[in-house]
Amino acid sequence: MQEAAANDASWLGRFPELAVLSQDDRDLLGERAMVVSLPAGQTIFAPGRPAEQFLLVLDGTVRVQQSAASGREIVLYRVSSGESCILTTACLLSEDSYYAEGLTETPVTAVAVPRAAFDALMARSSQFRQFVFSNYAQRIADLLHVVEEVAFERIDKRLAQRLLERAGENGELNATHQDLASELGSVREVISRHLKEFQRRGWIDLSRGRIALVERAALSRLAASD
Amino acid sequence: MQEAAANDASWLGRFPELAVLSQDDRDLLGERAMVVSLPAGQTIFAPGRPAEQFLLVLDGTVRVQQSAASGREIVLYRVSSGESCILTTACLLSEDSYYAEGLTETPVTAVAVPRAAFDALMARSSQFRQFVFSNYAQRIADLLHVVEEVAFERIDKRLAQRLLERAGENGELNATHQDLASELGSVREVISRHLKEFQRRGWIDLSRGRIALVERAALSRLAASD
DNA sequence: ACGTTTTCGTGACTAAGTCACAGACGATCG
DNA sequence: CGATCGTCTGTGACTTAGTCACGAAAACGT
Repeated sequence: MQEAAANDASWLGRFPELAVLSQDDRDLLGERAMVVSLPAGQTIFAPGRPAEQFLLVLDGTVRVQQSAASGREIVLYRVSSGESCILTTACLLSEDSYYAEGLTETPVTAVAVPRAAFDALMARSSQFRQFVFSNYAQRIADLLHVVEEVAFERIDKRLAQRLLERAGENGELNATHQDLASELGSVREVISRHLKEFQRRGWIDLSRGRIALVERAALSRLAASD
Repeated sequence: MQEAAANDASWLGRFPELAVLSQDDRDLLGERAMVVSLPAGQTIFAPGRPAEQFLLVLDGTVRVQQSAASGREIVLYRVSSGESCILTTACLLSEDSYYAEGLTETPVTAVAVPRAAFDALMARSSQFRQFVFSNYAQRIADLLHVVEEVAFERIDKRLAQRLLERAGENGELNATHQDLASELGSVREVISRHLKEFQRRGWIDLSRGRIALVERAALSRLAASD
């Protein structure tokens, strides 16, 4: 973790909800918060590791996932530019440890607000509290969405959704079948079979570690079906 | 919803974490909070219905669940004596509505803290903030646990866990197979078959709407298996 | 006692996950 | 260039979970 320019809150522009903070509060953040750079693939928080900072992501994405003893994984949500990694603070407060972990998916630049400054802002700024609460609410909504999907939705529908989400402008995505299985909390074999079926229908093109969307419309139809 | 004695914060004894509040803060709660009684089966919050109060449960339990369009349901967690129904506040803040609902399972008495008083306490009491945050953290932990279970655990194991959790001192519980299916986000037929298998093994006794545990040890073994 | 509603049982089928293994691709290195 | 190695993908056979369509049995009200 590298520190960069402190005493400079120009990054605040990235957080519209924090733009309304008073000058004093902005100064506090400028003085105490630190911009940090993290390489891709770094573990930000994990079970048993106390997180002592409130993180605001400037660039890149953090993947929050859960891993089972069996090795199966499921992605809970992603934190990207302009969002905060509120789970780190929740991690801190919850006595019985739960097994979610946060990983940088790309190189990430973020603002780290030390616990003391975080507490001070919570105490004196209703706007800051509003920001923190709406972050909590958003993450809870994300989690509810995950519960709904794993409990009630078909895997082919969920797979189609992810393909559409993760494909770039060019309609391609770099991901192994295992990667997609981990996204969805499923297993490779199941994903492989559905992908092959999508390919048979001419919806996608498969090659090693890469998937190209051919018929976005068909995938969208499946993704939206009930 | 019936109001009862205001200006009396004797109920504060139920919340050890709030015992540390200053006299001023306790007075504020005494003046502004209201003790309410709710019958069993009441909907406390639901999608689209704005919740304008922070609820602290004194007696009874509130079940928080998610319902799918198909009619399938899953219980997310329960709020019981000494806990707060924090999701109502989260509901408020999250723009994209999510479909969780809260129901009283038993008659419930609760303390309703109006939004203005809640905001005031959040502003002036770090202890109160601590209380609210640890509630959030606990609920997030609950949700993570649900995700883990539905994504990775076998249904017979989860069923055994629920039977043990929900059975009273006498080793009995009143629940239909459908009730248990809704707890676990599964369907009646699957639950019926597993229950029948448990009975065949002599672990439980089945009758209409009622289940009696016979071999708690065997159920515990299954519930703890991996 | 009778019909009604709710709960439960069951068979046949589809979908998802498990297990074991084989083949295929791509990078690297003599 | 061809051999080698690690990773990724394909597949069959099987178990577990969920769906659909019934029908039977138990409680309930009148």
